[in-house]
Formats: sequence, structure tokens, C-alpha cells
Amino acid sequence: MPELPEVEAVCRKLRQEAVGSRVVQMRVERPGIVKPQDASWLESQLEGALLHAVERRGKNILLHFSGGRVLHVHLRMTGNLYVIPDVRFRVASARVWFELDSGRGMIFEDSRALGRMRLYQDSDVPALLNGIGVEPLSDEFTVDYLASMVAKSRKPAKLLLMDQQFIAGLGNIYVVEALFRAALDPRKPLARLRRTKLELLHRGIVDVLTEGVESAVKAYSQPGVFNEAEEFACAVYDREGQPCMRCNRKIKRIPQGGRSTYFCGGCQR
DNA sequence: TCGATCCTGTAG
DNA sequence: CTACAGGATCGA
Repeated sequence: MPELPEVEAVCRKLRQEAVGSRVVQMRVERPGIVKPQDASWLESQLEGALLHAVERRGKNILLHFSGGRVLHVHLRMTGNLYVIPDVRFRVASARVWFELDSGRGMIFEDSRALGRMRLYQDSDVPALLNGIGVEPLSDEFTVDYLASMVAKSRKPAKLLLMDQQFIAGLGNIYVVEALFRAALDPRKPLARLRRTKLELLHRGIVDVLTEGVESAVKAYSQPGVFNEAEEFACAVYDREGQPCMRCNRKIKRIPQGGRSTYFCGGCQR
């Protein structure tokens, strides 16, 4: 599920529903999620702790608890983190759960169990986030930043833009959509792009993510789960064989870095 | 820089 | 049955 917009939506909801709550009990049902940390140690560290802030950096979630404890959560492919009214009614794929006050539950659900969760101290956070690039929806992400970043690499556009060291939070779907908007070929490097094209790409990234956040927030705003009807409408992602919205040629799918890239061979150059 | 790997679920 | 899934890391 989650790229930056979905993670952002998750965080906003947790701020409303979980911040200010105390952890009565914590259970790690799948130790692999917290490896190499010890599950029962982690539980004992957080039981009794008060959640006082939720922070997002790229696709990373930081849950700040009392006592200077910070739980780093990464949802990876299928993770989700949300609050339910009664912890007893959690789903089977709840890999980690927290009983909050008045019996509510904060659930880390993850069918594939690829997500990760690890406990740190406040003072470890800078080191932890070291190597995570700029926030694409912040003022730091400028056309100049994009230009300097792009000049450093001859990797295919798609792979470069997915590199979290440069831009934090862009994933497969939104990269593919941003490249479509800028009409750029995902296979070609971005070094030596004209300024106008760079501006278009910058716009594409910012717009796609902004729209993504809007729909993700709507999709997650219904109580409990998330509403597919509000999902971000993709122009090329998962549209292999369909006609391009811009030039009517067929959308192609190719593998890049082991993942699927969708693009229009007609107008993306 | 590539492929395998971590996992489970779903679609074809 | 196989292929593939919105991610990241590790070793060759």
C-alpha cells in the first residue's frame, strides 16, 4: 500500500486517534518484524509509555514515546498502522498490537509481514534518518536540488527517482506517474536534461504527491479501514495495453530493478 | 548494478 | 500451477 501519501495519511490519523494515549500492553506476534531486537524486551520497553508525537520522514514513521523512546516503523509493501475501538477485535494479520487506554488497539497489520519496527532513543534519530533524502513536499525540494541530484547519476530515470537517498518517499507508482506527466522516458538517464524539462518533472513529482496525499487522506478518513473509491487515479500505472491518455498509443510494461514500470512509448521521450 | 531474499495473498 | 504485488537490504 504505502508510498509517501499513504504514510502521510496514516500519520495524520494516528495524531488524531493515538497521540496522547498510553500503552497498556504491547504484543509482538511476529518476531521477524522487530528482528534483531528482542520481542519481549521491546514489549517491556513500551508498556506504560505515553505516545506523545508521530513524525513522518519519507516512508518512515517515528512514534515518539515518553522516556525518550522512539519506535521506528516502516510499512514496506503491505503494512498499515491504525487504531481500532477494541483491541480484541484485531484482524489475524495484526503482526504487532498495542492495547491503549480504554481498551482501544493500535494495530500494525501486515499480511506479508515484510514491515519493520525497531526501538531507538531520541538521540539516535539523526543517525537513523541519515541517508534519507529531502522531503519532496517541503521547501527544500527545489528545481535546483533536482538539477544537482540528477547531474550525479546516469541511472535510468525511474531508478534514480526511487532512490530514497535523493528524494524521500517516492515509490513505484508515483514515480511512474510523475514521469508520465513530465513526458520522460523512464529508461533514460536524467543527466543533461534541459531546464524546462526539469521544471516539468519537478512539477510532476510535487503535483502527483500532493494529489496522492489528498486522496489518501480521504481514503483513510472513514472509520477503520480505507476506501478504495478515493484511491489516486493513475494515468499509466497498472494500465498495460490501454491507450495513453495523451497520445492514444498503448501503455507498455517493462521490468526495471525487479519492479514493473509502466509508460507510453509514444509520448515519453 | 543485478538477483535473491524476506513473506503472504490474489489473479490468471 | 505461475506471476506478481505500492519496499528495502544483502551478497555476489
